[in-house]
Amino acid sequence: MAENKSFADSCSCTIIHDDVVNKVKALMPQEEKLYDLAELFKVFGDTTRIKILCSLFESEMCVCDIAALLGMNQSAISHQLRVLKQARLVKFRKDGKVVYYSLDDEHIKQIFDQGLNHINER
Amino acid sequence: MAENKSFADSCSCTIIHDDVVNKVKALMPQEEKLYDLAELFKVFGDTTRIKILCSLFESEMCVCDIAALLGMNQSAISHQLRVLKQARLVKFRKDGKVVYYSLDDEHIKQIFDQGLNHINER
DNA sequence: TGTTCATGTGAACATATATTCATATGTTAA
DNA sequence: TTAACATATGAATATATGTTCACATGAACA
Repeated sequence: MAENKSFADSCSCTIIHDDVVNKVKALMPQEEKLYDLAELFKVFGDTTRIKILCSLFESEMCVCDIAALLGMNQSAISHQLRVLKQARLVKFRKDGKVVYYSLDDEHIKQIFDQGLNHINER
Repeated sequence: MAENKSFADSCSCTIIHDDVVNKVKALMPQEEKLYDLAELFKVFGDTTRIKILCSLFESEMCVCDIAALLGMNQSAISHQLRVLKQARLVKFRKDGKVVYYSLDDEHIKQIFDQGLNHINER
């Protein structure tokens, strides 16, 4: 089984062949993409941010709306909105001193729902 | 605009009405689901784990294969496989002293690809 | 039986992250 | 201009997390 291999001298149990190794390396996104992808999922990986996104599924909201709705302090929400903004998941519009946030991506709900699928299937 | 509201005494800029608040609360998954969902995305939020999953898209592999392929030490991979196992994203079979890991969920690639969509659209 | 090998695991460490507090910024209204 | 308000932000803190190291476990084989 291992006769065809030439990579990975570091272990002797290897069964994967060079063609598999090459396929994996071909399919694997570039380092930078992988980093961005991890960053994106990291953003989803926090209950506060998920709650914010969940709220915005229904309608745009200002910061204090979200804070009141989630029962959290304004500063915490503001910090998290910043993260969501940097990930281009939310956008905002200003109206006087009030800032309204809304969703900035059509995939969010799909990613969200597929995550829920995984959760619910066990 | 704010005449219909009665929630959130904590701020006076509120425009969202009780029906919106109730809708959000109705749509918002239970606290426990939200926690599980965040946990799931947290698992995707690390480049090492993404690389492992990416490798397993192509074929099952033993721990040292993965370690060699990613150029990382075996212990780090083993720790991360544990995380992936707990999240039910990978499964394993033992063959003597060798343990082969493979994907344990059909959604993984979809979630993965939708994340990439978001990344690529900017 | 003793050695080698693949894997798992706990402790230690460095780093990242979420929240709070205090305060800055900028807008509205008195 | 001053006061009140919505939001943003930096510092501080507590907590979580990823990797390495050393070693334990368990299987194969001489």
